[in-house]
Amino acid sequence: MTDTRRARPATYEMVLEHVVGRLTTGEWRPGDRLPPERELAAQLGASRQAVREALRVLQAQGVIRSQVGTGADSGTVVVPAPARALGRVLALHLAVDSFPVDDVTEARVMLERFSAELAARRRSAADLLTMAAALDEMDADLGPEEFSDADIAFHVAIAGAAGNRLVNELTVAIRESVRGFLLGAMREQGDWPALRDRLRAEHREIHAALSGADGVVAADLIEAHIRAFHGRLGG
Amino acid sequence: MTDTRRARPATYEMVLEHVVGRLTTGEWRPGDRLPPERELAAQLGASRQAVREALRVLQAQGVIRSQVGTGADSGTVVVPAPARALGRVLALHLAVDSFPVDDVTEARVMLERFSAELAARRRSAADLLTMAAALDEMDADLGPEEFSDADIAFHVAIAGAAGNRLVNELTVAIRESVRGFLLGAMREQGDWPALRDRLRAEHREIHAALSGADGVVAADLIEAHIRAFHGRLGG
DNA sequence: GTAGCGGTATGGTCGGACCACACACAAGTT
DNA sequence: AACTTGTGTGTGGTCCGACCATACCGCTAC
Repeated sequence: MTDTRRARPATYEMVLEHVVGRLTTGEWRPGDRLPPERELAAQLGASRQAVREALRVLQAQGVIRSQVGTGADSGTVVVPAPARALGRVLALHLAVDSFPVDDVTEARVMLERFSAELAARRRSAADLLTMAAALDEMDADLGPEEFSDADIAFHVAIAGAAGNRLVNELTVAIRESVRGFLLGAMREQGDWPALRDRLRAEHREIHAALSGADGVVAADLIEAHIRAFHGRLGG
Repeated sequence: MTDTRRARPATYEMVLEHVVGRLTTGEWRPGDRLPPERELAAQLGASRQAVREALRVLQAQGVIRSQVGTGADSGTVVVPAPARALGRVLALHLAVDSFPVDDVTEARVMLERFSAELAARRRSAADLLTMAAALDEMDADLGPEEFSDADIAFHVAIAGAAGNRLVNELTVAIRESVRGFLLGAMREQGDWPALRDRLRAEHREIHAALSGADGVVAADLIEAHIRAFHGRLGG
């Protein structure tokens, strides 16, 4: 097919395909440094701007990270960070009304039920300690902001204990994407200390269920926890 | 010069924040046209390249679409397309080993069980017809490629019937991200017609369960279907 | 009325230049 | 010898100005 008729090369896409190809074949692996932008441009016969646009896309997709300088960490490096990228995409589409908040709640329930059931079976002692640490942190007299961070840490620890990296990343991403929404709602909450106490208690129950390896109970508890949390705030 | 100390403005990020801000406040909604790149650059005191990089990121995140010309559809328009964006990110990270294929299988099972149970309750007559159309398409003597497309259509129809847009997009994204993997494995499959027949039969069973509004059965069937499919091919 | 054709606005691309940063290394100082 | 200082170099970050490709708009000529 030497057909050039209707084809529109789209230089930056060509660069993108080239780099993605190297990543797919494993020629460039996490930790590796890409060639300097100028060199890559010369290799591909493209302008530096085209290369930059392609790299910027990959950066937004959480695959690479760029840094100036000459040191070991400088330049453009392959550094996978799926959660951040997914979180930004989800948050953005949430803002643009690609899907309603209720759908996000349902998705959270689905993801965290899944994680809870698996975590109850697979959680190590270290996992339980990580969760406990987050719970202890929440015992202080925190405002919504810090409390929310600790809350995220707790839920992420559960997802981590489940052992499914993709589900883990999705959990983080979705929790991040609704962070702003939940924070805003929490601030408007009348009796914050009371709400906080309730959340604490629910967390402790979940932790106990996971410690006891009771997957179904943990899943039910976490579902109720999420629904109540979103419900109290959103609706 | 108020303060230039530690801050690193990162021009393109500034542009990005500005545009995202407009999108978040709803000032720019789906269907709206953004100002021309040159104008946006002038407004923000940035170069056109910086603007382009920011827009390229948003395009990769599936929020906007650009087109040359002067017509109604020309210019840069807000057009949310989450599935494509999510699919690309997931496929990319799958390629870079951010997570193993087995995790994707588990995630698919989780998502599609969820969809199946909801779809059994909510599916309309039209939904069932859409599914049936995909099944009829698969009855032809198709190769892996076309069969795969129809298979996607069937599964997407189920997700659509469930009514959760986010889960729907995630389902599409994940199915897309493993498309290449499954296709490659299907081609290496020894007895393709036999496998195809089995898949057809399983699809019909699922469809019947959904028609009968039997959510749990449908979920179990689809789980077995996915596990067997991935299992026969992957391991 | 219709066909043709230039005008115009838009994104796409390029080349070149300069800036900001961070390290490497040599020279100078104590 | 150890430390400080300055200079060089490679990297991404930014900008400018120009030109190309595309697709519509509107005028002109038949």
